[in-house]
Amino acid sequence: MTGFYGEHSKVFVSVDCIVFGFDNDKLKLLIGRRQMDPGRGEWSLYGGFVREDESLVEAANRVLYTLTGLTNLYMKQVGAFGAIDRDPGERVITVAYCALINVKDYDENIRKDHGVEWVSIDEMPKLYSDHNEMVRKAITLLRRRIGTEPLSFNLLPELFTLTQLQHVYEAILGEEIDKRNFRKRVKSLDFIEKTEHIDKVTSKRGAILYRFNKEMYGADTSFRL
Amino acid sequence: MTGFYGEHSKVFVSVDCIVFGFDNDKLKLLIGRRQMDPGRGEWSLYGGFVREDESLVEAANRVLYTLTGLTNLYMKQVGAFGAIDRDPGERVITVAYCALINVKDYDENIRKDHGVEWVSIDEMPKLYSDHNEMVRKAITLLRRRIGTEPLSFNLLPELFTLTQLQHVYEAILGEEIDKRNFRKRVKSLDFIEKTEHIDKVTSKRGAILYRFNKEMYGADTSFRL
DNA sequence: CCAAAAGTGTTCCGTCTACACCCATGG
DNA sequence: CCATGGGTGTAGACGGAACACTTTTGG
Repeated sequence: MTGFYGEHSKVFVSVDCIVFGFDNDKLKLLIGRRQMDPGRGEWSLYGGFVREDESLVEAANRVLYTLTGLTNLYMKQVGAFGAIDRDPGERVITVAYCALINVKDYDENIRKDHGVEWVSIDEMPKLYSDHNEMVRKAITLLRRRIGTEPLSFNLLPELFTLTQLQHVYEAILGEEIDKRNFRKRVKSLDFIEKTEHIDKVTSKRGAILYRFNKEMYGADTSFRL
Repeated sequence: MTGFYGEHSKVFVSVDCIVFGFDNDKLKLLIGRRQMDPGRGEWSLYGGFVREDESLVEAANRVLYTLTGLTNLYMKQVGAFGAIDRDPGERVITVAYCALINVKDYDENIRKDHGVEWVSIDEMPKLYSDHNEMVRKAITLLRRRIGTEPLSFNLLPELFTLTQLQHVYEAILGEEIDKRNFRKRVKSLDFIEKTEHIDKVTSKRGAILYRFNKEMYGADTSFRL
């Protein structure tokens, strides 16, 4: 016996990453075909086992980095999943983490190397094991938090138009929002600041680009959008 | 190699229970002196290791039943905690569950047998390992949910007065609530129903006892209090 | 008769909602 | 010149917050 808890049994622990992106006015999820047994070939979230020398958060960040080449991503724990037979192979308890990334920051080659794809959340296939449940829970979490936490900016480039921002809200909440009311609320938030730049890509007239000011946000506590 | 994931390492997984009660107009937490090494004698949540033949939820329910003799308790997962050295003994990943119980249902003898006590959440001592963080997170979770989920009834006897109910809200939210506004809102909820019974214990005049009607609640979706 | 808790309505203010038209420009 | 997306204001409804006095009865 090497330690204090020798009489108890150990179990595999993994982390699974629910990676959301935003593209073409839709909320997208990053999934791939599972490349190992059991369940080889099924659609699945990307995950990995927790190593002895890393915390859960570190494991999740490592897996995310492996998958995307990106660090310092917005990430939140969704919860632990521990049904006995949730994994058809052996018993594995998993902790799901939800990450938000800007699709444009994600190198297409890295994506292809991992054999993962962006699928629209309203066209989600059946996923491996209990992964669908994790995704559902992650979406619920996003919906609950988007009104009180500045999530949306993680899905957008640094500079964005108000229309883009509105579309992020609509994609997450799954409902349409009145343009004038939305812009009125945004205007009342001092941490969404107008820049001098104009986007001429999506409209002929051009739209003012805005930026999320992190410092400003730190100042004002708990907003509503 | 007996299975699919043999090359990966396993880890101890435990569940820790954050048990809240309500007594003397205060939100209370159930903690005890840790009875094993390491950390023997420190204030701690009550927990246990997850066995091979039970899910996380089952483990949490077993631990709760062992501790309280009660089943079918209101219980929610708070989250997984997985810092490498969070436990001073060996590496243990733990999943925290928060439960709400009616103090009166808890047999004092069972309580004493386990050497646990109710402490007011504003007099909480330093707890073992990262248990304080778990409690903080559980309270945040309660505060967030109490407005949208019928939590409070789990902390009260089946019949309760409106003043008691209000005190539960005040204890959880940590702020005073206007009596008239509170009662106005309660009256608008059809799943909190008046009974014919009168409580003469806490007031000379007597107060009408109410009951939470679970069926009614199922009907109306998502309230606000 | 008085202390202690129960019970009860109204007004005000701020916030959310609904709603329609003009603007600038590239093709 | 027209199609496309950008940008703007107001009025009414609704919900939340503030606020004080009367009732009952046990001791």
